[in-house]
Amino acid sequence: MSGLRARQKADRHRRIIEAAAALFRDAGYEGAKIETIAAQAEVSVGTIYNYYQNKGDILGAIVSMEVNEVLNAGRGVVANPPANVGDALDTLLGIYIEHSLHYLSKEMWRQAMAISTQLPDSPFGQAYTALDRALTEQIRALIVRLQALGLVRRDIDGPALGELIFNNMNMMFIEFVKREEARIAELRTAIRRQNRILVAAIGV
Amino acid sequence: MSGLRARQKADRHRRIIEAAAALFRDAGYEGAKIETIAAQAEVSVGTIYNYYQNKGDILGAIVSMEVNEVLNAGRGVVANPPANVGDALDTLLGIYIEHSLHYLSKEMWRQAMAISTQLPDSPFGQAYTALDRALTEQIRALIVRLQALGLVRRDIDGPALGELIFNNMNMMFIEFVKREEARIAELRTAIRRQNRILVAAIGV
DNA sequence: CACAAAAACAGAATTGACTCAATTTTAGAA
DNA sequence: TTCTAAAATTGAGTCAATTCTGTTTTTGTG
Repeated sequence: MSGLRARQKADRHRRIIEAAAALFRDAGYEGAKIETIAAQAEVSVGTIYNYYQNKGDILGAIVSMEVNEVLNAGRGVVANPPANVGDALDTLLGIYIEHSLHYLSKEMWRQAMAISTQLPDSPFGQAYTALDRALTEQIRALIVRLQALGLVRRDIDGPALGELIFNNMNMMFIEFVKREEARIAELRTAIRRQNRILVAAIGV
Repeated sequence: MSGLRARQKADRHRRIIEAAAALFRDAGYEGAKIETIAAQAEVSVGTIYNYYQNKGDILGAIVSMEVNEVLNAGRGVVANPPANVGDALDTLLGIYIEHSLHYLSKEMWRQAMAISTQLPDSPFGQAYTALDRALTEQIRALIVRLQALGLVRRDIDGPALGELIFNNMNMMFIEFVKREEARIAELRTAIRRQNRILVAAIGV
C-alpha cells in the first residue's frame, strides 16, 4: 500500500525535527526562521506546514519526547518508592526537574508554555495539557501507592493532593525557566520546603 | 518645563489604552490590529511603538489595572479576616477570582500569561512577575494575620505556605482560562477542595 | 520674537509566519 | 508498461507586527 511514501514521510518528519531542534538550540525559538529550518531539512516551507500546523507544533513534538521520557523514568519510583513520604515525593519530583533541561533549553520551555496557554486548542496546546495531566496522574498514583504502603493517611483526598503538589511544582518550574540565572538545586530546595508542610500533614 | 507636552502625552496614552481595550474585547487580542488601534486612538502606528515596546505591553497596561484593583480589594480581607482559616482563605481567593473577568476576557488573560512567560524581561513580563509576587505577599500577610489571631499554628512556615497556596490557585486559574467553558463556581469549588487539606494541617 | 536642540510623530519599508494555486510524485489498476 | 487519481511538494504571495528615517512640534534661550 505505501512503502516508499511512508518511508519518505517518516524521513521528512525526522529531518524537520532534527533541523528544528538544532536551530532552536543555536538561534533560539524566535531566532529560528521557518525558511532556515526548511533549508536545513531539505524541504520547502510549504512542506513543513503540511507536516505541522504551525511553528509551535514543531516545538511541541520535541517537548513531547522530553516529557514522555520523564514519565517513563517516574514509573520506577511509583512502583518502588522510598519508604518515607518526604523522600518519595522528592525523588519523583527530582526526576522531573533533573531531566527537564536535557533536550530543552529554558527558552524553549518558555515558548512551549506560552504557546500552550496562548493556543490551548491547537494540537500542541492539547498535547501539552495531556502531558500535564499525565504528570499529575503519576503523582496521584504515588500517593495512592504510599497510602497502600501505610505511609500516608487513608482519609487524605488523594486526587486533590496530587493536583496540589503538581500545580505547585509546575508553577515553581515556570518561575524557574523565566529566570535564566535560577539553578536547579535552588528550585528543588524551595519545593522541598513547601512540600514539608504537606508531608507533615499527610504522614501517618 | 513641560505643560503641553506632558498633557498631550498623557492624553495619547489614555486614548491608546481605551482604543486597545475596546478592540481587544470586541475583536480579541489577535484580531485587534495595531493599525486599527492607531486609527481609533487617532495616532500613527509609529507613535504607538513610541509609547509601548510591543503589542503585549499595551495589554500589560490593562492587566496591571485589573490586578491592582484586586490587590486593593484584598487588603480589606487581610485587615479583617473571617474568624476561620478555611473561610478566610476562601474569601481572599474568592475576591481574586470573582474580579478576574471584570475587565479582561479569558482570551486576554491567556495572551497576557503567555507573553509574561515568553518575554519575562520585557516591561510587561517584569510587571506581571511583580504582580504575582504582590498577590503571593498578600496571601502570606493573611497567614501571618491568622497566626497573630491564634487561628493558625505558630510553627507553620508562613512564607512557604503562602507561596504554595498562591501557586496552586494560579495554576488552577491558568487551566480555567484555557478552557472557555469552565465556570468560576467550579474553579472555586476545586480550589476549596485542595485547600481543605492544608487547612486541616495548619489550623490550631 | 526668532532659533537651535530635543522630543515626538508619521507612515513607508522590512520581516517572518503562514497560505494557496500550480506542479510533481506515487500508487494502483488496466 | 501506461495511465489516472490521489497525495504531497513547492515557492511566490499575503498579512500584520515591528523598525526606520525623514519631518514636524515643543521647549528653552538669547
